[in-house]
Amino acid sequence: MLRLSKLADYGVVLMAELARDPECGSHNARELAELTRLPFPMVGKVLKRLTRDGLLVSQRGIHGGYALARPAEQIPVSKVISALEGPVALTACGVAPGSCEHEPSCHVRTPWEYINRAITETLDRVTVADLVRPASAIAFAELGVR
Amino acid sequence: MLRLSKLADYGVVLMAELARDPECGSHNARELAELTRLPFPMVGKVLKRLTRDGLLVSQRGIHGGYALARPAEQIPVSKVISALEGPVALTACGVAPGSCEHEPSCHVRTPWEYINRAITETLDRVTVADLVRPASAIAFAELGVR
DNA sequence: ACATAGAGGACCGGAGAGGTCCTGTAAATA
DNA sequence: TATTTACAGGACCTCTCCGGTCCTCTATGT
Ligand code: SF4
Ligand code: SF4
Repeated sequence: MLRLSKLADYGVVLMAELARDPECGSHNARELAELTRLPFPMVGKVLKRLTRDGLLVSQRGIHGGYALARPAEQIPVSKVISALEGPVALTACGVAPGSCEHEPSCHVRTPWEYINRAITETLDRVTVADLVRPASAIAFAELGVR
Repeated sequence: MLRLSKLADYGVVLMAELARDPECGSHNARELAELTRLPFPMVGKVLKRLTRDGLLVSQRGIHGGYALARPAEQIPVSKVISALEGPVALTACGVAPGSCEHEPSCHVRTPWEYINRAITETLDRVTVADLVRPASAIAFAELGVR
């Protein structure tokens, strides 16, 4: 089973698409939908959320569109995911203390903290720029993401 | 949001509970439900699945119960999760090739492979034994899971 | 003014998670 | 052998939330 919502998956695809040609700053939603073959209404929804979270900047009006708010190297994948489906955490106790009813009697909460942190850090290390680089293997190995 | 199903969460909790006292081999489902404060029917369901997947051994009859099939050090958390909710993969393309309709036109499939692998390996390194050890911090640091 | 494109929602249907229960079958004991 | 206990394997139900669409409003360029 996949644990990443499609919303987040689409978000990563779209961010990567925007990072492909570093110059051409502005892409509008319709254009991006065609490039990625994703349903247009979904693309709009995702882009709006990413903008509200400060990962994209938008321009309204006749020549409007979206562009990366920062250089792709400074946007970790974890930010994209958390913008679209909340904080990255495998367990309920990882998102906010007290969100799991079994917390008082649970003995594995602390170990999960470490695991959650490790996974979060993995997703922190990979940036949107890494998604569009060819010869990814080398780059990922350097990041400790074998 | 949490991406781990409650079924898998319960599974980890129960495996850890079984690993707590290394000797006392046999715990029955009702006993485990009381120890963990989890709803009894759920506990039964989870234990049955874990047994079918070979992570536990079961004994029927009047003094029946469940026990770890192997020493806790040899049971990675990833196995517990995959037994209860399928293979660990963030993206649809990570579980089986062809499971995502956008695969042909998707440019981020390859990068995701590396990320998926990194996360899987993290969950492979942590074993059930690590969940019941005190002073977890040191142990996890040694595993590269900071 | 007018056409375009984003902002921000409401809205809906279906899938799947969470949870319960029922009927078998194996094992131990009297 | 009869009985009791506890696992095996499902079916089944409910309810949330995901995936997806659509509508109205506002900002911008011509
Ligand atoms: S407190 Fe325990 S049961 Fe609750 S989410 Fe955390 S690990 Fe799971
Ligand atoms: S192929 Fe692309 S769109 Fe499909 S699941 Fe993989 S990353 Fe996501």
